Amino acid sequence: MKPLSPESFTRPTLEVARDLLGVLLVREDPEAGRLVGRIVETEAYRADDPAMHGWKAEFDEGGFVRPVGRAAAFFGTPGTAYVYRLYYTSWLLNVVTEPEGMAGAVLIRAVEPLVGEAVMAERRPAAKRRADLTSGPGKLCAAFGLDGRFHGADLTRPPLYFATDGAPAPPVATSARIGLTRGIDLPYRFYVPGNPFVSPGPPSDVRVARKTGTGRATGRRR
DNA sequence: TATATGATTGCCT
DNA sequence: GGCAATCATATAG
Repeated sequence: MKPLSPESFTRPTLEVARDLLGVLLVREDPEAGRLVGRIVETEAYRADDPAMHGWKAEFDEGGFVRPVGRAAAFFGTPGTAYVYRLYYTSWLLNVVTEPEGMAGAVLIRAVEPLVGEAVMAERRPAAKRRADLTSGPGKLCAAFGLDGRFHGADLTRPPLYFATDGAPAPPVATSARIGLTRGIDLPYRFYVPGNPFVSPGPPSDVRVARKTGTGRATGRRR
């Protein structure tokens, strides 16, 4: 098992998002021991992206505005963590991408448990099936015990890092992202088709198409 | 300062 | 499939 280098993240966000499929997420937990999951679903977020946090402030007034607030993390060192809380129950884990000074991040949406599954199950009391353990961005953070303390952490070294194990690259499918209300047409979601741990929600363009009856949903799934 | 809302989850019918 | 939970951040006044 080999940790990914910082250079792995100093690349275009879409490439990083796609290449992270099949990669291991490793957590050395002082209390629970080692937890490992294989990444099966990611999403990319970029500077020219209406779904990007703080994008509006960044491009305000027609000139370059210094990034502020939580959005500043997107411009930071590639390979560091951007962790934030959505609503009041869920933490989401992102990796910062692109060279320092450029905005970009990849959201880790789902992993397949490999090591420490008993601990994950303990931390996910609401999970009724095995697939519920880590089949969503908030779920996997709960299973791995991740929260705001990891915001800004270096993800190229313990206690939380990415690693390769020499397994062959999995098949990759793309779709619109899930759950967004802006930027829903961009095909920035990558997943391993058929894997039971891929999160269950429909891509956001399908969701909106059904709601508005435009019939715009095309067969992007699979 | 005040109000609207979201990169979700889980429990309800 | 609908809907509530009730926090941080963004945006308006």
